[in-house]
Amino acid sequence: MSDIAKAAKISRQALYLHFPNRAELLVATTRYLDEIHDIDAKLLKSRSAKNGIERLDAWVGVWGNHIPKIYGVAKALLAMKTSDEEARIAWNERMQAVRFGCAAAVSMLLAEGKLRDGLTELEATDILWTLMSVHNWEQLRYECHWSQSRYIKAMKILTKQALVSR
Amino acid sequence: MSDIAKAAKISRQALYLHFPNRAELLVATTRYLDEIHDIDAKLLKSRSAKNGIERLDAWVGVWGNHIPKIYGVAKALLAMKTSDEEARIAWNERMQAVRFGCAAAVSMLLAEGKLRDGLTELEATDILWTLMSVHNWEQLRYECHWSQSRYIKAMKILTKQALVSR
DNA sequence: AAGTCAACTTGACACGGTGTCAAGTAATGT
DNA sequence: ACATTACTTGACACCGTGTCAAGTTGACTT
Repeated sequence: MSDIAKAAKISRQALYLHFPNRAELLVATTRYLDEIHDIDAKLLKSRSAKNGIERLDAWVGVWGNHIPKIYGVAKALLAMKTSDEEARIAWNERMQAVRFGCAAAVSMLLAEGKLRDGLTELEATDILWTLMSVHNWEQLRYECHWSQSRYIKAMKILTKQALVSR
Repeated sequence: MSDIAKAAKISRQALYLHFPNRAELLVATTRYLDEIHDIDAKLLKSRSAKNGIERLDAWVGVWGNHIPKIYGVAKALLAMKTSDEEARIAWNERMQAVRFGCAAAVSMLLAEGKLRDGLTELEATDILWTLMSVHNWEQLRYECHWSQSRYIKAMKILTKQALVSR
């Protein structure tokens, strides 16, 4: 908090006049970042895909390219969520929104009969959601030193292999 | 630290007579757990698989079933690693050992010419390593409420889809 | 010109957790 | 009788979060 205050050139206490605690500051920051990067507009665009596979690709592209923009705050929130209940709830809410995006893509595949055999709609959503997690992005991007474009490319392939019937 | 001391029925200070700090206590605990559960013997067994696909399956089974046993400590170590350099290094070392197991399975697939087209050995290792991360286990097991056996089953399928050529 | 309000300041403090230090004790072996 | 080892109690420093009180500053009324 004092680092942030310093960067904002106000006192640490003034920060508490704007945000009741660290968790809410971080949550407000993610909301601000969503707004700045116009995530809603991008999601809307992905919804206009003309078939399930295209929609899956679009979703992976939109969310996968949004991760680096929120990563800084996401990391802080993730670190907090083990000890701070409010941070845990805030993070879970955001991740449920992501899950919703995953479910929409899966649902379109199912409607076209293109969901891989033996996968229920829920299971497929769970898998897509897990593959597209911030942690996986982090691991491939930083631990494995992948570039962002390589990550996106690999994820498009990986998710199709996992979900789409042949 | 005081909770652990309480559970061990010694004073908090006595804990510091055995372990210099929290990070080393946790690391020592993972080592102890590895020993107790005889991870080495299980890995050795998986190494006797007669082909790449069987080896991949065996590896996913061994590591995937080991995760729940180390999860408690792993979680604590993961939570620490953002702020504690020693914890970060300790965790990375353990994860490099896991990566080594992944690399071995991939290498056998490559030798048999069964590695999926367009995948380098390194890329395939990165993908397998990421799929088999503790975070993915955690998400499927707790966030998605999957059973352990379902997790193992799905991971065996998922990794084969991702890595093995058809 | 006086008064009010909002946004900020400085400075103090409580609390919880980690790690350190000093002094004392109790059981074991020599 | 003595030393050693493994512990104890109790104190303290440091850091980060969050709280509280009192004072300052500038802008906007009336």
